[in-house]
Amino acid sequence: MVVTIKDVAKLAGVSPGTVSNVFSSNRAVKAELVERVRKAAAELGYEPDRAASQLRAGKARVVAVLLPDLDNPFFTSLVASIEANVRDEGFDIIVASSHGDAVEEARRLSALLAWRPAGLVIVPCSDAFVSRKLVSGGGVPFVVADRVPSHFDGEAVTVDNVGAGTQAAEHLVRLGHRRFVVAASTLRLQNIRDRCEGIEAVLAREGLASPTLIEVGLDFDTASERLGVFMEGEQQATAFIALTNFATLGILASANRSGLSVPRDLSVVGFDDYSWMHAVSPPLTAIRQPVDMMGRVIWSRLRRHIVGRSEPVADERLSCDLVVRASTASPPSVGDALRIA
Amino acid sequence: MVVTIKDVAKLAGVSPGTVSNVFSSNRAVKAELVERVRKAAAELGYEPDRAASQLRAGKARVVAVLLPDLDNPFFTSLVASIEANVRDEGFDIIVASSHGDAVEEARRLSALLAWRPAGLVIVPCSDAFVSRKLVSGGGVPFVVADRVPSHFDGEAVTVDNVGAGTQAAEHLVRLGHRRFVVAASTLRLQNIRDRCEGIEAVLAREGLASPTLIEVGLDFDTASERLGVFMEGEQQATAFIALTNFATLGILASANRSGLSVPRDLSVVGFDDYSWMHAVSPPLTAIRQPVDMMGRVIWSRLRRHIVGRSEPVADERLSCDLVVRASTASPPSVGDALRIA
DNA sequence: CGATTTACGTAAATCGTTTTACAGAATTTC
DNA sequence: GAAATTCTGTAAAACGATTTACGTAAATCG
Repeated sequence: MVVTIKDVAKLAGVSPGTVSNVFSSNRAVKAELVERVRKAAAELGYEPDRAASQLRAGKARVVAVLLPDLDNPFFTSLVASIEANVRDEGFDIIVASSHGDAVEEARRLSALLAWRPAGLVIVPCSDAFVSRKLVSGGGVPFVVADRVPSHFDGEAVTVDNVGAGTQAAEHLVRLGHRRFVVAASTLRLQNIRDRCEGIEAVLAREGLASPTLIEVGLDFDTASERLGVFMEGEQQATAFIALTNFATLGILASANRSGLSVPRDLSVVGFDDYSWMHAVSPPLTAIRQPVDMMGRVIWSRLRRHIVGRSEPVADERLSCDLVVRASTASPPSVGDALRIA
Repeated sequence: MVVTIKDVAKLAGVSPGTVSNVFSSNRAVKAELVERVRKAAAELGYEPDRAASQLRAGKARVVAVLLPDLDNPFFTSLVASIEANVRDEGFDIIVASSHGDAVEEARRLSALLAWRPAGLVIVPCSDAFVSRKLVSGGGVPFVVADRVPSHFDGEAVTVDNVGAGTQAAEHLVRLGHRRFVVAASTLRLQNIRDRCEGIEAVLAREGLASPTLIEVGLDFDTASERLGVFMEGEQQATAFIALTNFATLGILASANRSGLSVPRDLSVVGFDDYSWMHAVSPPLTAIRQPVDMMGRVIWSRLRRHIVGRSEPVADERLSCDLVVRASTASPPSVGDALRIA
């Protein structure tokens, strides 16, 4: 039905082996034959069957990506970045979502591993990273991204989360804020705990009270709801730090609903950096993760393993930067004085 | 190296064929043997090799998805929806981006087709859909999503774009707006032209002037820039309709930069519906595409072809709905009267 | 009860490539 | 110029699963 290597071989008047050599450039073929084979292949619209090729050659030109959520722009832009990097080298990517569930994660992982991919990128749905032995057993090179377990000894790519928290807190302290709220997705994730740690260290150093910690969950709806409840209650905090993009939205949404104005009544530092953050009013001050760089680093680490080098892992962490826009200002106590004067 | 069907067969004391039958349930196997095989497989951590299985069986449990841009949340949430639908039936998805370039589209398409996927979902990067013959030649069932060429006779899933435009325009007309601006990505796309058509029909019917049409491109930066230039110029429009999500952001960003306030100075109807749209201030009135439903319909169409039925295509179009929030209000001329009174 | 069908296991062929083993021609080496 | 080496083509053996063909035991039938 579909055109095979034999059809091409017959049309070009050579053996299948030669056709294979032309396409895989595994062995030299005389220019004249290359020409003939190419022409025949083009004429028939031949493209080597990946399944067959991979089966025989034992190596796949495909990398698997397993994420907790395909509807979270942070993860999908990571995919976009990885895709852009791998395609240059003829790799395809196959993607799956664990929907934040460890059991499903294990299931999807087995399914992905069944493709015998050249490599795997995984953002685990929990720190436990229960699927670890599943992956290691498969003998497939893998890198864990974003959510890296505490004492992980494998290949990991993540940002300097402590530093990210530090930057956010320092910025707000500098503006004169004294009471902080931190909207974390969930403290069960190491990266989130690290971000908190960065914030707490700054506040402690400044002799300020510990921040009020709110776990807002992993999607917008619950984040929005939980923060709404909080804001309705009596509270004097003026500085809000979000530790994920959905937490950012939750803060904004509930501030809106409570009739609080940003940055007059409260200052907000968001997490991640998306178009909407600088399109809206007020444009958001935020901690930006270097997503694009993450994708690049992930691939370079993975590739090193794929080609066989497995040097010790460098636990270098990418640094985030704080982009200051208009959602942060001095708190009312300070601001009022100015305004009244 | 990795465990094969033979290893399992040996351990379970049966033939490879039997193991295959246990896993593929192609032929009945006695309960006792099933048990033994399952146990052996579990013990060894066996998972059938997809490449081998697909090669022999001739049918793949994978669907390919080709998009213009993996960084556009509309497309990625479409992927999320498709993924959620196909995984229940044991399919995996392999995804690629054409980066909006027709040449790259053709290249990626060949690469995807080389997997001999069970089906293909494509959002073409242009109406010309130049890759069409490539796909048809492959004999792979496919559905074109979102951007469907004018007189397309294949399987297509898109929304009622004319209706979407109509709804947006009618809403604004009802509020008393008379001068319209439409921020379209590019008029070279049929879906965008349809949305425009819906708007123009309403304005014509109401005896209003045609809208000012601005082509803002396909990403946020150019959208924001082009609209900025426009807003700086003298203009009396009060009603802004965005025809894509990036156009929506572009309008917001440039209104902000020009110091215009929404909805006091101008009303905005956005396109698509994301969390940020109801988190920000003012929450955005927008046309919502039923992304989730689109994914479902795409898969059901595709599956029908995969299992062999190829009934005539129903050119049913999904309808969008207008969700009214706070970015639209009566225009200054009307509003002022009230405010002054 | 003998004949026929059904149930179910195994051996071997097969899918479309890549790769190995071999061979003749061309080239290099001494 | 003979021997050794390189170049480049073909035939055939893999890769790991599925499927076909076949055989034996059990079940069903008249």
